[in-house]
Amino acid sequence: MIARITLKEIANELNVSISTVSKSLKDSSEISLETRLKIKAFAKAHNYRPNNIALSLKNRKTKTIGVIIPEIVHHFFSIVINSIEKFSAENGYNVIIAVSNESFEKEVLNMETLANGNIDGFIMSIAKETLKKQDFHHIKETIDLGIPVVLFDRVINDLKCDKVIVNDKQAAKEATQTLIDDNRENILLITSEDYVSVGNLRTEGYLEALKDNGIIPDSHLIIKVKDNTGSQIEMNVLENELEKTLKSKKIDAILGVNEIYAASALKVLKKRNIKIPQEIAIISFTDGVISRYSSPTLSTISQHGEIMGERSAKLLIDKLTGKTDYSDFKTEIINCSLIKRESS
Amino acid sequence: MIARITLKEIANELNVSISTVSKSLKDSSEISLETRLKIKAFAKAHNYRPNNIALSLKNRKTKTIGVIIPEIVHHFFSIVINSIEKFSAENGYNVIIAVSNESFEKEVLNMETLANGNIDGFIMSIAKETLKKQDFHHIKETIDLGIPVVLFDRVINDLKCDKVIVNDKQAAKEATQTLIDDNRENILLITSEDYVSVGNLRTEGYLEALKDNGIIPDSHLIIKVKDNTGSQIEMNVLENELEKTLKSKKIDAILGVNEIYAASALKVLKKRNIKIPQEIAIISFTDGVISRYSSPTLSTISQHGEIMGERSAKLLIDKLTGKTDYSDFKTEIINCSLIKRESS
DNA sequence: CTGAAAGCGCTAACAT
DNA sequence: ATGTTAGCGCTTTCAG
Repeated sequence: MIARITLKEIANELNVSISTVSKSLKDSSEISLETRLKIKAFAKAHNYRPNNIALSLKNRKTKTIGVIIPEIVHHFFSIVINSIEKFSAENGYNVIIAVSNESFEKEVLNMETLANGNIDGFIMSIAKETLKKQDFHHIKETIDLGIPVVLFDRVINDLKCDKVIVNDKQAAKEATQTLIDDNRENILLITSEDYVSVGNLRTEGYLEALKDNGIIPDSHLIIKVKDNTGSQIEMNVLENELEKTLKSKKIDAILGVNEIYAASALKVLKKRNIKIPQEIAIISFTDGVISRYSSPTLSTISQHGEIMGERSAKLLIDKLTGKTDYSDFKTEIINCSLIKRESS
Repeated sequence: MIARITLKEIANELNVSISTVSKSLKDSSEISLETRLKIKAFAKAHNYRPNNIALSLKNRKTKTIGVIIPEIVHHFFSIVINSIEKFSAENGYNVIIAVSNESFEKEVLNMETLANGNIDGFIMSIAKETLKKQDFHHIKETIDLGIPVVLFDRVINDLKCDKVIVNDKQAAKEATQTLIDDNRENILLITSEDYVSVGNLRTEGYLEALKDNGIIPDSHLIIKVKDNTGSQIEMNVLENELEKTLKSKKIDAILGVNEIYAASALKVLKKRNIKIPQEIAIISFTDGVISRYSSPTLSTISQHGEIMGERSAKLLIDKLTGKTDYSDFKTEIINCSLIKRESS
């Protein structure tokens, strides 16, 4: 084991001062070319690397970004992380990932530990439990500490920070309209519970489209899935409810607020030998991997996770590097796009 | 914006020395109860938090783990990361994620930047390009620096570090045997190029099972997919090749070394109206989300990513916390299990 | 041209 | 019981 060499050691070996070494390695013209070359050669030979921690302490910045997300085993979030990591790496930033697992407590804990010097700024998507509780003190405190925060996808309006969202409402409205244009008026919506902002917005879009077309919404045609992160149990509940609805109601289309809901619905429809899309069409949010390999393949609304990740990272890094002012808050809206496949 | 208070500031405010503050906050009996209480109260009131960076510099450890993986938008890897993150968090470690994107150069770069003080140890799965090049100098150098490394899934035998792998060969053998026991003797193998160790081992297992049953392997029944991370293009190539093979050869089973290959095969079979599993059975490695939602659902071999992640993290943290010796290298083997679904 | 010294925030051995 | 000092590795101002 060969420990990394330090400036001090180089200085001792070459009988110069630490500051001479430091300056030489930075090619400062203060130092004679001769010594500079000698020192640089020595440093290279001994594979000198500056210690990032010492630099961080000195510069009061770590060049790392904290990302707090509800889940990692999730197509959309993993795409966003990937894209954040990519953009950050290109700009010399590392990425620390912390998972809240949809828990308020873990989210707070993650934020507090990382805020103690580990990171220069946060990119996050808020946990469901936090949305339910409506307690955002940890985020506010972080911002007050002068640590910039960028929120994406699951966002709170009155927080003083940058935000990157998707035009959920509009996209849901358009998807619903597409179904209506296809002469489908009995559209079942499978959505999440009310406190999830995106689910809510999508529901609003759905309702608005119905209204615009003079269709009276039927509360029996809205299934709200109690969501604890797509566990098997809730999917069964969803399937049962769907079965019931299929028996009691005429349905000719389904709009799902995420891929798992749509895939579960697909399963039920196939079991009952319902023809898709002839009898029932399906469109779902979240353009994940299931949609591409299910049969029929599912039409989806892509939230463009790569763009979200990149925009979020850019907003944050622009702040960290002083390109934009700390008190300037932008909200970027990304347009979803409907990807037509076999199910509609 | 309220900057975080430091020991020095507390000391100044209360007219004591920095070390008195430091000791008080650690409840050292060296300090009188009275001052201790006073200082703790003041610190609490001002929401004092120790600066992790300063601690890292002092202690020469960062309490963070570097994870370098080939891809993040990948069911298996995201499960492993999730599990690493969970175990690490429970043990007071943060996790920095870096993605090699299967590139040698990026892997080296990631490793070198993180090795300069950012992390206490690495958990990694080697990029395909690195495996192809057989150049592991970066890993060796990291180990020589005294930074422990744990390799998982894609592993190199002669590296002096801990490893966590799966019994790929045995699992492939057993899966093949299952198919043979079901009276299927014309088994098509869809695998990756030779340099990917896991693909290789799985191929070996397949061949061994054939041999054990006196079946002569047919090179036309082995498709090697040129792999650049499941891009659309290669999947088309695979599909074309599969079509050709289906025309020229009798096939009654398919073994895929990963889910994407199997799902692509499934697509082709369905297009040709081949009954699954009656005419052709399918088993694939990687128990991902596609398998559970495809129709028919796919029988898979689970590599137990959660266990892999947890074991890897445990091996590393045990080393970092001195529970195991730095020169003790373990290789843990996790048993795959066959998950029977509709396709076999 | 080179070096000494202070300081980033904290700890701990060693005075007092 | 409290304080002084040195030091973790580095940068930078100021002196020489």
